[in-house]
Amino acid sequence: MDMEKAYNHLQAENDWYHRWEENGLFTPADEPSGIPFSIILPPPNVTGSLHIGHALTLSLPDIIVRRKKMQGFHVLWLPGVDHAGIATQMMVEKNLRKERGLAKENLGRERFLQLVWDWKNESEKKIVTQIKKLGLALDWTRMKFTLSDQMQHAVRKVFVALYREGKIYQGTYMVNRCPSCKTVLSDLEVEHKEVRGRLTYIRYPLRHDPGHGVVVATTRPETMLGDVAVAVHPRDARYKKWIGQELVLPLTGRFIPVVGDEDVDREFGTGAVKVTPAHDPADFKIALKHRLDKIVVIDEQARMTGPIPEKYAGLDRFACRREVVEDLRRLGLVEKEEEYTHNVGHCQRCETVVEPNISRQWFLKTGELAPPAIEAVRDGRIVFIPNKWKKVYFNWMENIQDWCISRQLWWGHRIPAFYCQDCHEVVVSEEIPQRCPACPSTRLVQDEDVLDTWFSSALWPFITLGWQDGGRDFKTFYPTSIMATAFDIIFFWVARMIMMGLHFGQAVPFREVLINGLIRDEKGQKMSKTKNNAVDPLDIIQEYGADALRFTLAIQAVPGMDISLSINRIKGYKAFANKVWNASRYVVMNLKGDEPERIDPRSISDADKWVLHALNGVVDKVNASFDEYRMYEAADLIYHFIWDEYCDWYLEFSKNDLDNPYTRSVLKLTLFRLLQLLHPFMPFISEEIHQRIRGEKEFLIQTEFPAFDGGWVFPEAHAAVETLKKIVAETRKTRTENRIEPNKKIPIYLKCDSVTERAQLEGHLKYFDFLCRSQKTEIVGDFSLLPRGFRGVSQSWEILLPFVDDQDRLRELHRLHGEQEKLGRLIAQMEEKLGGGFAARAPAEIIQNFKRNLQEAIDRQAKIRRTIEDLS
RNA sequence: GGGCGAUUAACUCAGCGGCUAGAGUACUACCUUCACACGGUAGGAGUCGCAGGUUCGAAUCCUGCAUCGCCCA
Repeated sequence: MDMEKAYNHLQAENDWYHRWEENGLFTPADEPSGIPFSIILPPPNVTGSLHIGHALTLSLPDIIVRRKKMQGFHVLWLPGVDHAGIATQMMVEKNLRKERGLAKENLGRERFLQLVWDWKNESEKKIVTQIKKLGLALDWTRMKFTLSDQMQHAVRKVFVALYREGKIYQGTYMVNRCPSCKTVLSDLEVEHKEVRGRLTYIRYPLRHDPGHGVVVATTRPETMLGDVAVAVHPRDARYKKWIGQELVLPLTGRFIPVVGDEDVDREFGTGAVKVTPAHDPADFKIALKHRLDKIVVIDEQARMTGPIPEKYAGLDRFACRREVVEDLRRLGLVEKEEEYTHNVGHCQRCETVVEPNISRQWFLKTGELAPPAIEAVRDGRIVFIPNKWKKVYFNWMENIQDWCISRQLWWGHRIPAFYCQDCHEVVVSEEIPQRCPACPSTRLVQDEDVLDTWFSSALWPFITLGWQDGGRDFKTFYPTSIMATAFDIIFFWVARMIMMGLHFGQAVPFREVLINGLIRDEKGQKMSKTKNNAVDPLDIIQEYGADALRFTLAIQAVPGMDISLSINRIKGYKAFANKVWNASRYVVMNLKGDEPERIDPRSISDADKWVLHALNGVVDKVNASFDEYRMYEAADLIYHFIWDEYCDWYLEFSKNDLDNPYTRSVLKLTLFRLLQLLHPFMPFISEEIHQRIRGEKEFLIQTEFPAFDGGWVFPEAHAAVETLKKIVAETRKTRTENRIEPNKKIPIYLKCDSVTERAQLEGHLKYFDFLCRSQKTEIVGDFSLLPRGFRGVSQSWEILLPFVDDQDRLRELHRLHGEQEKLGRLIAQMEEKLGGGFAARAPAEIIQNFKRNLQEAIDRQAKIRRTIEDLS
């Protein structure tokens, strides 16, 4: 069969995926064979398409999964997508406004949701296409969606159960509200960012002594309209005399008290704090303690409202801020203003400044759920990889707050709570109740809100397996083996899954949490659409191939480290794919079809034994790396073995033995093993080559992943070939250094002090001649009778390449003197080290090694000295 | 304010107590040799951020500093 001269990834990557799928390779067998191994895909959001970060988070587990399959595990790798409530709704709303100039309210809930479903279907299609391009071995027959009927049913079941246990409750508290997304957010969805603002110092005059007053400092002057007090530290000498007195709140004329409170920071600002309980969490607490009213002056859209002077009503909060400061200035009540950098909460999705707001919401109590989840990680039932992330996990879990789970959105799991319009009874129920249980009314209205998206995410590992119906997958595959994810959602996702998994699944949801870093651009910048430095994985796949992309990500994915994605490296691994292709091409071109199935050790060459032995070693190391989740190391090992050993040496050796059918068997077998090793990383090219060689008897993923083979241990042959490699390298170097034409065949003379090594080389001169372009090679005991020539020295060996003219002799002398000098320095250095404490205290093995190296240097020096004498 | 991580060749990164510190890309010289120019052979390139310390020995461990990045409050 013919193989093209260069590898074409577009062609090879086009075809295989649906062949794999058609053949059901990714669907676990009905009858389990082997130990179950399961990974649930962290579901991408249906907000659009995958970015390069997904490619990493998804490829790494795929590499693990493919190897596990090859090792005979009963594997499930389950796909799905996430409805991503707030993000998706936002995108559809934006689209609607842009294209039709409409708000979602114009359409109404039903029609708007239909639009979101359309969007979801589009997005899902895109995502699935991308995932298939990446080559993920997912079982599409089990595809899930976080808002499917199955999920909705399960989410209601969980909600009702938690409500009955008293873990879900409704309450009126201060929560974060995004005025732009028009919903409340959990603490986690608020991003604190440093903002350069201004600290305004405002004087509040004393009611009974307007000449005096208290100065407060604030970054949010507009909130003063809702002030109900000024708090000072009770032991603050500046202010304690005024505790209990009243101040006049400027602009409103309201009277507010000065209260003493231990929590006031005397160092901040003036040490006197204005108290706005309806719009600041800290003030809210103070107000509770002192039984102060809460005056709401900012509404849900961040516009001014409530009992305030009419001129401010309806103003946007920031516009009002300017007005208020201006008016206060006019009244002479602004003492000073200064630049001030402070942290301000922003909506993670739309970057609007969030507004603290008191409202009635649904909460999940974490008090009882968190401790078992902490324990599961502490006692090792769940392991973080890398381990350091568990500290981050503990830190958050130990300070966890109740979780606000209701959202004022339309796209999501509608809260299964119903309100009686007549007696105001609250009914929480999986099914829509027909009548009120407390009164005869049938007028029941469902809560308008939906659940936080992460609520359903938390249930993902067990609902996808059919926990709610007592499904078979749940019995077989729960707990899952690994959860792969980026570190930025440890809290959103991993922590909550652990809490819910333990509570409902009765066991940890996964054994290991594989945390990968972020992908940055070449300059180390975080990729983002706004910075316009985001990379589309499809573009990379188109240009370099999914295999090259996967390999690049894998080899760079040192656990826990961010990756700066470098196009140059991708190029390098594309070249690697081509190298693999051409190595295979060589093998294919030379197979005759009569190769024996079984390799007879008595009939193969030392070169064959060498490669089998070396491959065995690499297989062992690759497996060890895999078992510790060091896929980057495994990729590196495979890369170097294929390029630096297999191609550079073995294929060259084999050119001398092609008439031996057993050598051809070794070529075929070793190539097969290499394709197997490569398959998890580069599924497409490995399959393409494999199929061309073997026909469609089997797919690579159905073959058994290589393991150490006790029948392939040939230490003597291995050592002999290593000696050969060493002499070849030294001879080539001598040739190049002395500018001997690369193609010219020349006589080569060798001399060796070691009987063993001499014997090792003597058996392999045909390889030597071939690799060094030798006209004839002689191993002699003495160079003195030979023509003079260029010299090379390698441990116990000396090399002589005869001069053509006297110019050669002089150049060689010059070079030798230089080398002599360098060696002298090295030896002096080493001897000095040996003279110090090193010899006395270092471990014997290290010293022995060191001494051997020193002796080699000394020997080399002696040889060069003799050569110089010879040539002079 | 608390914590985490990074700083190694021109660029992107491995190495994390012990051979003369490695890889990919780029670079230099030579080679279109019958698998591969997405290649071959050989080579150049780094006071391993700075300053101390521990040690026979430090890129590697400790302390401090600097710069960059992230998380939490």
